[in-house]
Order: sequence, then structure tokens, then C-alpha cells
Amino acid sequence: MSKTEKLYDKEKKRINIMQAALKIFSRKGYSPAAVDEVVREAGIAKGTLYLYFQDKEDLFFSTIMYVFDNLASNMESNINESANPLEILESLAFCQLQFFSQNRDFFGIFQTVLNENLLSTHKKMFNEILKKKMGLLDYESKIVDRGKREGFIRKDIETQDIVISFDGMVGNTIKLMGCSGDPVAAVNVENRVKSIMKILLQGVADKKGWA
Amino acid sequence: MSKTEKLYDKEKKRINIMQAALKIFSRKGYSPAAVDEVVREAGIAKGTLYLYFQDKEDLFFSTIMYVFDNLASNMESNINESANPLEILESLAFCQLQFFSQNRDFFGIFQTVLNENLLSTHKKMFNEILKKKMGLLDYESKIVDRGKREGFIRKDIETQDIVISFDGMVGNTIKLMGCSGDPVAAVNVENRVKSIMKILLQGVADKKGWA
Amino acid sequence: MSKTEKLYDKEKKRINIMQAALKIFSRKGYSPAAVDEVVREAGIAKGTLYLYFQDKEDLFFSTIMYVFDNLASNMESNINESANPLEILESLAFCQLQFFSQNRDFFGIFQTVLNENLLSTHKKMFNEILKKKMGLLDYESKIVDRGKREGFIRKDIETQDIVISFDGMVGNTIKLMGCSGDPVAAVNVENRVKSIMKILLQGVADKKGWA
Amino acid sequence: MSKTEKLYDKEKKRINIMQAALKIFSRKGYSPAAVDEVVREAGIAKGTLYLYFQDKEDLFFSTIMYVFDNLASNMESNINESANPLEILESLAFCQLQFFSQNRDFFGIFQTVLNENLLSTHKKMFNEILKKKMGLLDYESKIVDRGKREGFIRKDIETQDIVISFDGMVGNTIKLMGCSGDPVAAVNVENRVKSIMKILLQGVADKKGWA
DNA sequence: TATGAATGAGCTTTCATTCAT
DNA sequence: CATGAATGAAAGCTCATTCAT
Repeated sequence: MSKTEKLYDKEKKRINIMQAALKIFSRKGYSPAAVDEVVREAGIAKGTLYLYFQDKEDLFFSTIMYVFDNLASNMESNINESANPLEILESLAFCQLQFFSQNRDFFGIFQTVLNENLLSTHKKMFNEILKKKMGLLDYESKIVDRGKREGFIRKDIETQDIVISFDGMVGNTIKLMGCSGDPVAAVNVENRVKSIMKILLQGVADKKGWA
Repeated sequence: MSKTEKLYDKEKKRINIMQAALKIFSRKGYSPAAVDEVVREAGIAKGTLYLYFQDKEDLFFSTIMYVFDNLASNMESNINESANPLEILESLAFCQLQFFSQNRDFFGIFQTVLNENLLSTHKKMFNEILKKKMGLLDYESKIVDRGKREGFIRKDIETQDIVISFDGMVGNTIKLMGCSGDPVAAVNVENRVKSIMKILLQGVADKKGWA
Repeated sequence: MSKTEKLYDKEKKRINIMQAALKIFSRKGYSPAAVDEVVREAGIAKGTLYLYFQDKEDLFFSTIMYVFDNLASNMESNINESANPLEILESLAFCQLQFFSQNRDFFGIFQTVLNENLLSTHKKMFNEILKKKMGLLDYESKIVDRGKREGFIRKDIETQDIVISFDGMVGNTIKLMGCSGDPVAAVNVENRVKSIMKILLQGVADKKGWA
Repeated sequence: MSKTEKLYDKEKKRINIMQAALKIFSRKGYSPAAVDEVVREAGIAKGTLYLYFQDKEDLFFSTIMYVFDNLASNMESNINESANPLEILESLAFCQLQFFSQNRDFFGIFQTVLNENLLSTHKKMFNEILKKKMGLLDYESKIVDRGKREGFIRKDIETQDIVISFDGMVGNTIKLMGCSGDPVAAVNVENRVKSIMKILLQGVADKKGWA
């Protein structure tokens, strides 16, 4: 076996372990998840895990990053930078919803890690992840600003408020999608995106609501 | 001292402990928070805690419920049932934002507890809390439905989608309020509610966005 | 029970644990000794040990210091500072031999701890102990110097060489006392001290040896 | 390549590994030294070590024996059996001091291994090594006895006491030589031997000390 | 023969819970 | 009622040893 193949093999094994870790961490969160459970899920011995990861925290950190990177590359390949700003926002919503609907386990771990209070002891990791999350918000801000300049988005609402609202609508949809546990919920992704965009753009007011 | 006064005393002590627990759980989450820290914060002996609560889980559960009930009574006293549906939604947003902006610690624990994945081991508690959370969503659904009937809210968007969006906008605002750590952010609550309602009702689209 | 009595009690318990630790550490050295063995020997639960000592290293460190202090106070109470320098040296030898003959377990741990190579990972402790050991050598140096000034000890041999030799004679006697495992060896302490002093002072040369 | 050459090669590899082991064991002692460190130092794979040694204990044992044999052959080639007893003792001291001053690493491992308490779990090894050590003491005893018979050494001091003292003087000099870490200390070996012999033979007493 | 990834028993340490005072 | 010392199950992690390549 060549050296390249070996490296590839090692990476595949790391990923196998991270996928097991993801399942456990998603179900239980960080602290209550035992390394023993992860290695049982991964079908390896305890010592083996420590050949691939420094410690439990590194395993958690790496797993999160792995998921993030999956999501990021998923987004990158789905977003057409030259599209109009509203289409880009729609793509962002669609990518996130589809990604999490197809990777149910992933969201739990996100919620865990983005809750800063859990992470006062994992500063390094938290900062790196917050940076990534903030990166998404920044990107959305730029899109919204462009939308304003190009006449797609009204200028009398703070960009920040728009982004927080949009992000919250998408995030809450994901969260409640996860709650239902409904395996066919995936098919509704397109409809849900449509609804989110309709609300975001046109609002929910009827005649009297515009008063 | 009368029997009633004694009971009152006992309840005051329970509350004192729960307030200490809240601080600790908010800062650290459930598992990493040590009972030792709670009793130190509360200024009592470790054994004493177990006179008032069955175990750590019961302490957590009770603390969450205590906070929920605080929020609920806060809402009840602020909402005018006879107001129009949009005003009620605005009140709901306002109450939540104000409550959490004044009780920063409270939100962390909420995030923790509402992440179902953390709670597979605390089924009993989770169900009760989910019931409360769903209670709020149900209430919002009823308001939205009334809004539709009374001509305030357009009928071509699913009530569920509206509620999820609204709830997400409010929740994300709270979450990011917590992130900033900005002590004067509290003063913006009214503005933020205004933004949320404007987006929810009228949407963010400009000319081209309505195409 | 008064507060003073409680403190006294706590100290007695610490000592009880250190005595158990001494037995185990003496038999096995630091690393191979399991905390489990110590707590079994002490008749306590594992957690209890950690109420009295920060960690295994602290237990080891404290135990060594406890022994050192025992030896030191034993010496202090046996040495008459106003005696002539040779008598003081004799007392020093006698105290050490007697102490270790009565506390066989103690010597093994001394050998372990004074072997610097074992301690590269326990710098803090090692330095403190080396300081104590060097303190004894310094004290002996001063006595020898006084002996030279007062005409008891010849001036043509370096003080350092004398001290190292004296210390080595005493130390090796202790070491081999420990080897024999002979329980009645204790009675010979006085004879052994006499021999050491005779050799140290007069040397072993016969007629031809003085050539 | 002939069969003899192959065997020779194998032995060279064993020695290479033992030299690496010596460095590591000397620095850290037995337990804290990791097999990993030894193989890294030796530049071989972990599995390879187990082709040459049964287990870690065997590696340690063999390494000690290797050093002992080095010292022994060093002594044998330096000692003139027909010299007078005092010269032989001087040679013994000189050989040991010189050997360890030139092989600083060696002494640490000696201290470790000669501390019987560390070795209750390595009985087999301990006995073999004790036998060698006692062999040296026995040899010294014979020399001292001959010295008594031939009129070099006074007869009123037990041979055993003389040997223990001599051995202790030499051993402590080596130990403190190691402590200082002084790289030029090596040059003093001759002076130190002279001092040891002077003290051993003539004693340190001045006029009043002979009283 | 040489390799080094995999193993799992065994280690130190933590912490929710109990109970004699 | 209140205390806090004692408990021991369970956690994270290490490392001597094996074995398929």
C-alpha cells in the first residue's frame, strides 16, 4: 500500500470515528457523552481513539469542525455568487434546511456548541466556532446590503435586524424539524423555504395589518 | 411562628437555592455544574440541598420550572387578551425580550433545556418542559388564526410557518443579545420589537423584491 | 466536639493516611504504587484520600515531608548544640541510624526521593527536599569547620570530603541495615555508631598502612 | 554474510537498544520511562524491541546487567591482583569513580536498581543484581581481611564495618558528583580518591580528636 | 525480520449522594 | 432541621504488549 493510500486510510478512519462521535454527542451533548460510548459506536478500542484525537475535547472540536466544513462546502457548491441577493438568501436557507434535514444528528450538536454558556471551559474551540458562525452572519449582512443598494431590499430597516430575523427563521425551522422526528419532513424543505422567503419579503400582514 | 409562616420560610429557602442553581447552571450548563458550586453560591451545606430537592436532576427541573413560571406570570400580567392579535404578538415579543434582557442568566439555561438532545436521559423533565414550550407555540398559533379571521394576517401562509418564523425571530434576537454581552443593549428592546414586527408584517422587500 | 478538637482530628486522619502511604511507597516507589493500595491500607474510600490531599503527587510530597520533619525534630531534641563537634557528629549518626532502624519503611522512600533522576517530573517537590537534604550537609559542614578551628579535626582534608565521607558511611550503614531485614539489628546501633566514629576519626590503617 | 556475522549483528542491535534504554531509564527511572521513548531514542519500531527483549522488565534487567558487566570488566582490567590490599582498595574506588564520572547516566539507574524497595515486583532481577553487588562487597571483605593479616589494616574494627564505610564513602562521592552536574568534576577523581583513602586510613582526628 | 496500528486492563481523579452527628 | 466528611461508581486517559502486514 502506498504512502498516499495510507494517509487516505487514516483520514477515513478519523472520519469514521467522528461520525460515531457525532451520533453520541448529538444524542447526549458533550459532558454526558462517554468516550466509551463513542468507541463502542465506532467499533474500536478506547486506546485507538486516542491515536486519532488528543483528548475528548479535541474529538468534540474536530467533529464540530468536520460538520461545519461539510455544511460550508455544501453551501459553496450550491450558491451562485452572481445571482441576485434574494436568490442567494433563498439558497442559504435552502442549503441549511436541506443539509440538516438530511443530517438530523448534526443539529443537536450545533445547538450545544453555539450555546456559549456550555463552553466557558472550551474557549479555544468556542472562539473558532463563533468565528465561523459570525462569518455566516457577516456574509448574510453583505448580501442584504447589496440587496439594499440594488433595490431589492428596503433601506429603512437595519441590516442587522434583517439578518437576525432571517437567521432566526431558518434556525427555528431546523430546530422544530428536528423536534418532530418526522422522517418525511425532508420533502417539505422547498415549501418551507418558500414560506420563509415569502414572510421575509412580503410580511404576513393582511389589509388591517398594514394600518 | 405559625405553620403558614414556616411553610413560607421553607419556600423562600427553596427559591434561594434555585436562584443560586440558576446562576451556576446558566454559566455552565447541566452536567459541568457541580452541586458543590450551587451550595457554595447558596451559602448552605451540601446535605441541606438534598432536604429541599430529591437530586441534581430535580434541582435542575425545579429551577427551570421556576424560571418558566416567572416568565409566564410576567407575560400574563402584560398581555391584554382583548387587544388585537398583532398587539398581542408584539406584547409576546416584548415580554420575552424584556424578561431575558433583564435576566441574562436565564436564557442560557433555556437553550440548554430546549435542546432535546441533551435531555434523552431526563425524559420526564423534558416532556413537561416541551409541553410548556409547545403551550406557548399553541397560544401563538391561536392568536395568528384569530388574526387571519379578523383580517389582520394574510391567509395564504400556513399558520405554523408564521409562528415558527415569529418565534425564531424573537429567539434569535434574545440569543444574539446574550452574545454581545452589551449591558446597555437592554434599552433597545422596544426598537428591536418594532423591527421584528415591521419585518414580520410588511417584509423587507423593496420595489424589485416584490417582483 | 470543639473546633480545635476537629482540627486535631483532621490532622490525625491525614497522618493516618500518610502512614499508609509511607508503607506502600516504601515498598513500591512512587509510580508503581497505586492509590488504591494506599486507601486499602489506610482503610478509607478512594474519594476520602482526595479530601486530604490534592493528588497522588501531593500525597507523596506530604508523606516525604512528614518523615523529614519527624527525623528533623528527632535530631533537634537529641543534639546538644553546646557539645563538642565530635559528639555532635556522633549524635547525628546515632539519630539517623536509630530513626531508620526503628522506622524501616522510611528509608526506602528516602532513597527513592533523593534519586534525582526519578524526579524530573516533580521539580517543585524535588527542590524542597534537596534543600532539606543540603541543609543537613551544610549543618555538618559547619560542625566540621568548628571542629577544625577548635583542634578536633585535622585541617589538611577538605571539609567537603569529610562531610561526604561521613554522610556516606552513615547512609550506607542505613541502606545495608535495611537490606538485611534483621529485626534485632536495631540493638547494634550504638556499636555501629562507635565503629563509624572510630573509622572516621582514627582511620583503619595498621602499622604498614601508615607508610 | 556468515552465521557468526549475523549473530554479531544481532548483538550489536541489542546493545544499541540497551544504550538507548539506559539514557531513558537513567533520566526517568523504570516506571515513568515509556517503551515508546526508548524505541524513539533507538530509532527502531516498537515491535522490533520485542524481538530482542521479552518485555520492559527484561529490557531493564538486561540493560542493568550490561552496565554492570561494563563496570566489572573495567575493574578487572584495572586491578592488579598482586598489589597490596590498600592499593587494591584505592583501585576499586578509582575505577568506580572514574567509570561513573565518565558515564554519568549510569549512576541514576544504579541507585534505582539498588533500592530494593523498588524491586519487590522484579524479584528475579533484584536477586541477580543483589548477588553482583554483594559480590563486590564480598571481594572487598576479602581484601580487607588480607589487609588485616598482612598488617596494613587494624584488627580491632569489624571487617564488615570497614567495608560498609568504604563502600559508602565511594558511593556518596559518586552520588554527589552526579548532583553537582559539574562537567569538569571528572578531573578531580584522583584527588577525591586520595581524600577517601586518607580519611579511611588515617582518619580525620586532630590532637584533641584522639582523646 | 521489521513494522506501527490496534488493543484493553489499569491508572488517577471527580462528584452526586448518604448519614452519623 | 442542618451539617459536611465519607463514599464508590464511573469517568478520561495511558501504555506495555500483540499481530497482520
